[in-house]
Amino acid sequence: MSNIREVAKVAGVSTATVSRALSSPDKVSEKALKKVQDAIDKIGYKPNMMARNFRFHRSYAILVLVPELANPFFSTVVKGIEDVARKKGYNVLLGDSRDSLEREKEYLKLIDTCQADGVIQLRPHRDEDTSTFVGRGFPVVNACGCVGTPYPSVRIDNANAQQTVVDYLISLGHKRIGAITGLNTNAHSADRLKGYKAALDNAGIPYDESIVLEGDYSKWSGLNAATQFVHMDNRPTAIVAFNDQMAIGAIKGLKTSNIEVPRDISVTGFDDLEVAKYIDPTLTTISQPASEMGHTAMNILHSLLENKELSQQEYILPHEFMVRESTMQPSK
Amino acid sequence: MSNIREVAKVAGVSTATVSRALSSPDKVSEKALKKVQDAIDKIGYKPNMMARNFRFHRSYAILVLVPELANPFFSTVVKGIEDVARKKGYNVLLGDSRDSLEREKEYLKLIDTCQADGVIQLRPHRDEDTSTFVGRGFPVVNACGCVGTPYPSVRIDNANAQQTVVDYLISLGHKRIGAITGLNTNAHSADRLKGYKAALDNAGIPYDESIVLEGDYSKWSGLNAATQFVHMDNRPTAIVAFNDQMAIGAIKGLKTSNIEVPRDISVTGFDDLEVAKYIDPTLTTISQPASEMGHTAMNILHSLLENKELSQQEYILPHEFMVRESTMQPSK
DNA sequence: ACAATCAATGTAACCGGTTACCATTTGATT
DNA sequence: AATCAAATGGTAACCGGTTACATTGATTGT
Repeated sequence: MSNIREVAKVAGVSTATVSRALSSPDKVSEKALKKVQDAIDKIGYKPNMMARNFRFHRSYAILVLVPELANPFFSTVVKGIEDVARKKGYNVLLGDSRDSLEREKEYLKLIDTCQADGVIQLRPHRDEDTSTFVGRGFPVVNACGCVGTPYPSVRIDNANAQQTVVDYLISLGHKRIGAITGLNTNAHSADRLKGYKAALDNAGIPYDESIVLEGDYSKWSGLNAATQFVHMDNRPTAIVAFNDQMAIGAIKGLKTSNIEVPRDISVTGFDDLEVAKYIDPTLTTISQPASEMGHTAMNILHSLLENKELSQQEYILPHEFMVRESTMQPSK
Repeated sequence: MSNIREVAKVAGVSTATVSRALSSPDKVSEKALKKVQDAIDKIGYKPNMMARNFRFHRSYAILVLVPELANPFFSTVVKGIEDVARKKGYNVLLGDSRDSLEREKEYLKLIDTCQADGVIQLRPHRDEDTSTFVGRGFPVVNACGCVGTPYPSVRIDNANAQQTVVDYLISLGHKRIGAITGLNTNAHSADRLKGYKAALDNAGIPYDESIVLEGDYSKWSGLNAATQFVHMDNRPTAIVAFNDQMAIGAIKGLKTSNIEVPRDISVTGFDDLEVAKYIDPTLTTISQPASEMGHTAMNILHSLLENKELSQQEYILPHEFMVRESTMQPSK
């Protein structure tokens, strides 16, 4: 493996000159620059970034904590992060945490041991996370999170988005609107539930706990919840699922019970996965700007890594309400 | 930042002893071990892995080249890779290549500059790749590829799998079976086409180019192809899509034209994405062992990184044929 | 002509682990 | 008690860049 000393020898200059030729060419004479360039070409020198990074006490890698990489929404965010990271000269280390704080802590050892310079966390912050992410001396950015994250974050207004959805259902004439939430411990779910309640409240519809079922954002839990709705005496005329995966599961479950969507029951999702446009019926949902959230999160992290001041702590990106076929006015 | 010399000073031993205490404790006396341990606890020492890796000329990172991370099939493979990598002490660097060799070459600079030790490539090998991946002095493993990869690979038998699907359709009574392939340059597509042709051949059905349409593995291209099929005079009674995404698009396209699947036309996919069980009708498809392919690929790469001999160059994992609702005997 | 200034370059220390090599201690054996 | 091997531990060089500081040579001003 060639190194800078070898280049120096071949070029007939010092290692300092070679180093400068590479990182600040304006400090080196034309003549020397050419000699170095020729030597590099001749022996095919490639700088050892490990040595460089070691010297700088910087790994130039960032850690992305993903709750579930197989979820296309998250992988799209990660793609967005990666795009920007690459442009800024950072590598992306992947950590699939399965939504477990334990596993996240495991990954954070990469920070302690200088294998990553900063973290992007792709899930809502929880109170019990605070001690592991705050004041630990490394920059963290939260993406796809919720209100009240104690570090810089980029997200959409979940409550507002969910409220828009329920407002719309109400405007169609629905009065009995069920919900499939995320886990009760999930902050997204709390935010979206807030929006759901607000919409009901505005319309003077009382909140009925019995038609708010807990899911876990998986398709299966959506299917499961749908089955429960089917067996209710006073079945809702619309169901808002707190993400697309559960909505897809719910539609499947309803169909299996010979209930037609949207004729018998309207269903809405949240996320606007690509597949939402392809299932039958196409899904009325909230479109989250996944790539942009990734871009923004990485830009913020980069600013932090460069010790720049942030203009704000919370970056709220616009969402979009996509009305498709899975919703219509109630039949009766 | 604390370092090993500081630990040595506090423990009253030499740096060599501290280092040995950490990496080969059996070479250090009980007494010294305890002194070192206490000192580490006292000052909260964490080893700087950059320094360690630098010394070893190993980055302990591997590069995963993904054509499209947002495809759930690939992200599941990546998860599998990550699981094993973590256990072996390797970090995973992500490279979304958008199926472009140019971008892959860009990522391979990470190898030249000692930022990654090996590569896993998640797509079929192409002839023109050879010079960039073979004989370059770094270990490469191909996953999810095809016959004839000039480096170790893990894959399923695509031709065989696709043949099973078409055999099944023929056994149901289909005689006119259309196909939606990947890009003509795509080797997967070539393998699967081989299986498709073999099945027709065995049944004495002539190959009809006019009902073999080129797609690009996207949902949109599936929808597009379906529209073309709909307008044909002698429309096929079954369509095999070379992946699930296109099958989903095709089903959507057929429904839009009021053609019922499977009553009017049967449709099959390939991959068995999770969503295949949730769309309507549920999709008859080939299940690829995505996680296992990831595991195996990383295990192979690890063997290469440790200079172990491989028992084989090609690891062919079993696939599974999932018969679901999207296929039935032809109506007439 | 001589000092002052500046650009270009070289020397060598440094980053934080690891380990070859050597010195010392331990303890087993005769 | 003397001898020797084995176990333990310390010193310092090394990995490959970077850069503070020193040095050289050229240019400018008086």
